[in-house]
Amino acid sequence: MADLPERTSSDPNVEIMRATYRALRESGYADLTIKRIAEEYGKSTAAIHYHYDTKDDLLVAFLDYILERFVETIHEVETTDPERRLDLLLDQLLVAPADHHDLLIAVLEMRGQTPYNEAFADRFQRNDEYVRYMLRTVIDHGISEGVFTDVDAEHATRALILSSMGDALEPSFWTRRIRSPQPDRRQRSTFPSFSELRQTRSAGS
Amino acid sequence: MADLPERTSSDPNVEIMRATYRALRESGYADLTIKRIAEEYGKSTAAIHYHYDTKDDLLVAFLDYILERFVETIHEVETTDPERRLDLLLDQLLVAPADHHDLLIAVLEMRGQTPYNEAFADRFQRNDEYVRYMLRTVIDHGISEGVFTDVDAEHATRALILSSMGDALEPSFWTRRIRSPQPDRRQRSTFPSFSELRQTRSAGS
DNA sequence: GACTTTTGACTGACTGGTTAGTAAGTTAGG
DNA sequence: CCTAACTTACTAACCAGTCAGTCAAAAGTC
Repeated sequence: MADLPERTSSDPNVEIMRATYRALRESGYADLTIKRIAEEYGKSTAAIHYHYDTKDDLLVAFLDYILERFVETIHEVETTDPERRLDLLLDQLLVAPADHHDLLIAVLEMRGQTPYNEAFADRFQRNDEYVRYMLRTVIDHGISEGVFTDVDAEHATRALILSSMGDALEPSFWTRRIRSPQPDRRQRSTFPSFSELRQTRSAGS
Repeated sequence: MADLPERTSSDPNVEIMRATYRALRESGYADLTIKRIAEEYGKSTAAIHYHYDTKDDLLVAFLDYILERFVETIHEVETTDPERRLDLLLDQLLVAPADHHDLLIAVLEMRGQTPYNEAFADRFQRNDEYVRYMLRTVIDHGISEGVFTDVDAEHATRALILSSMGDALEPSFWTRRIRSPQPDRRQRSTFPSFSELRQTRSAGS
């Protein structure tokens, strides 16, 4: 999950995606309105409707935009050493989201809409399948090289599932914003890193 | 997380709580309206406002209602054998929520609102603290009896955190409703049970 | 025990504000 | 002068919440 770069893009679509992100971050999904997005965009609500016919179109486009960046980020892992490749991949999946707390909240809120929005569900399912595939590939490669044992696969898959949740497992995650506006963001999650999990597993087998 | 019993209660407040639950389950938090709740209640919207001044009052009352039942349920664990007591407690925290899929979704959606609703945040924080306290007490008791080693405490706390999430870690959890309306609900979660976790841990130490 | 009064639980009609979305006209750049 | 990117002004639907009045049953009162 990369930051949102190109701070001064002249592409209205990208500007709207950024505005949507800010509005979602500040209002939450339940209170997200076209008006709020338009305010962040600095234009009228009709300007939003000029680019996206319906609110749902906009939201689906936004989800695509975010997940595209997510996939790009984990695709950047380019190493041949299986062990290092897995560690880097899992860092992207588990550690990176913790550094983008607000974005993670936004994505989790949209994920929470999947029971009521089929388009969202499709996107998340495809994304989950892709991430799963990536992990399986990396692990299979490691197994064929004799670096991993095959029990790791199951374990890693479990860790992958956590990626979509990350710090959400920490109760303080949800309350952080209201309790103390923007505190020490650099504080690391207390959730076990993948290397910890791997140690436990190999000790057990 | 108990079922909602007393199917025919004449207490309007309880009826409204149940109606709110059904409305929340079917509409999701973002689309939850007084009108929807009133429809489930079978009365007018003004009838809702007669019992609860504002929508927020109603929602906070609903959250209290749900969390109260949750606490009651885990309080029912009454055994002196530390090991069995911990297992039963963790079953309530980890396994029971999986049996109440819809309720869990509803609670998770409300938890997702905590960054924007201080009253919700308060309730969840108190609840988390209570659950944490319960677990710590049970574990400390087990340690003083010499049944547990103290490393279990950290491990159990981690499992507790999962309690608030449960099956949410399964991607299919979110998509289940849309994909196949009400499929095999009895299918057990694939997430490791606490006993599995404990076996791994003791094998490692 | 008949009567009045009070109270709890509503209904139906309404209000003011907000929502997503539209339609017609404007403006600046290539 | 054409088109992309808007704006202003609008609409219909919907939202939470209000208000005046209904109605049955409980509580006093004589």
